[in-house]
Amino acid sequence: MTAGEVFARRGFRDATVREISTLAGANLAAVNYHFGDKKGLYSAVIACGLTSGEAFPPAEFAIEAPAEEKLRAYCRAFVRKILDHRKPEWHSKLMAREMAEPTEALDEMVEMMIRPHWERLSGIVSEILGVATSPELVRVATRSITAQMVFFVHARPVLERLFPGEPWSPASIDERGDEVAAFSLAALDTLRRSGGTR
Amino acid sequence: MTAGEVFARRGFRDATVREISTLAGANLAAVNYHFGDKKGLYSAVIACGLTSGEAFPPAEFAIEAPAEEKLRAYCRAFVRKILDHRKPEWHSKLMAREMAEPTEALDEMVEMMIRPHWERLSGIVSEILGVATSPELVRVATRSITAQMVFFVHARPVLERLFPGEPWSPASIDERGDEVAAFSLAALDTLRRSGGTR
DNA sequence: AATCGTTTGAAACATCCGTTTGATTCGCCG
DNA sequence: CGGCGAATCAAACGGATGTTTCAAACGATT
Repeated sequence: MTAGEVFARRGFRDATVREISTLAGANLAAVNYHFGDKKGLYSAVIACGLTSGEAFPPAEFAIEAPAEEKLRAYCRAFVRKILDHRKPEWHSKLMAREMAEPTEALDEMVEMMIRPHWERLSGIVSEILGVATSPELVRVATRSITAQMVFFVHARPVLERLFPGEPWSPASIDERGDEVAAFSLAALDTLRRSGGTR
Repeated sequence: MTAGEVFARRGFRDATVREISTLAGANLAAVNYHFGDKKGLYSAVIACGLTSGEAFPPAEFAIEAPAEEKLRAYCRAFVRKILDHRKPEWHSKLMAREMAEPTEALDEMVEMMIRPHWERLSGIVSEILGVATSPELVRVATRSITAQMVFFVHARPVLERLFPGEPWSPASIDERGDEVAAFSLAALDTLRRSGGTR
């Protein structure tokens, strides 16, 4: 769908049906014929994005690997998924847009994409911190790790202005994921010792 | 300015001059008379937000306090500033919007608001990690801490759906800031030992 | 080949938005 | 009071957008 790119780039309101249809090589009325109206097209795009979300995390997750290694792999894969601009760039952009400016599609989005991610990451965190850790601490840590990663998407224009010249190439994207993992593992290491049980 | 609220709530495009003027009790043409056009009004709102930004961080920063305590106070103050909805809620919302969907106003915004914050926080982080720490590590840590805090603004709709019933009252807002500080201090504690110098 | 339901096409329609206009009112100084 | 610039108001203009319309092209079935 080329409509996804336009929606991701311009937002729901700024995206015009005319631009989408001409960019897709289709007629203007085709949109209303197939999807009813503009909102129907948007819902279809969201649904497409939800189902096309390839299995995540990828197969590189050996269940027998130490939890720390799992977290590193998870961070790297997650950051790469939301930052790599090769395949479906609009996917994560649309999600970021929905977060800041939610429509009715956000509810479904949370349940089908975000909550599974959260549960997965939460499991890894709990594994690192130990089973005796309070659920609140696990949730706080999961939230902090997630925040560091989505920050690259949400604040990218700011980061580009704060540190111009910083590369956003696929190679350095992996570095960003590793940095998040390193910072988070450092935090979890201390938390496991001090506040593990209460 | 009631225009700021509308711009923050609807975004630049979705905000209509009609809604702003009627909500402000003024006439429609008054906007164009005083500000030239819609973009002029937006610039005025941004400028207002930039100058009305009260001195931050507040006076509670005793320069003789230990750096860890400074970070705690900073996180608490920052989260309170961007989340507390009593005074100028639209302020942070507008900033979050500019981040995800930048206009020409973002450049000025970064230099006048965000970079000072960054330098301040960066100084505290450097103080905690020690002078021998590499600038890259300081920057990564500063970025991670900032990410955790602005996450509350950027992903608030998602968090509300992930964990419904969670309070966002001023009292629990301070808890959120403390959680960020605790997680970050835990990370810095480990990083200071292991990767402090290289 | 004829027919009928489905899809595409260009143009028009209705609505909303930002902006302009011209008349009117207000505030003030002489 | 009278005059004058500034501010306000209702109304209208031009443009853009989502949607509709209706005719033309298509494709499978008989």
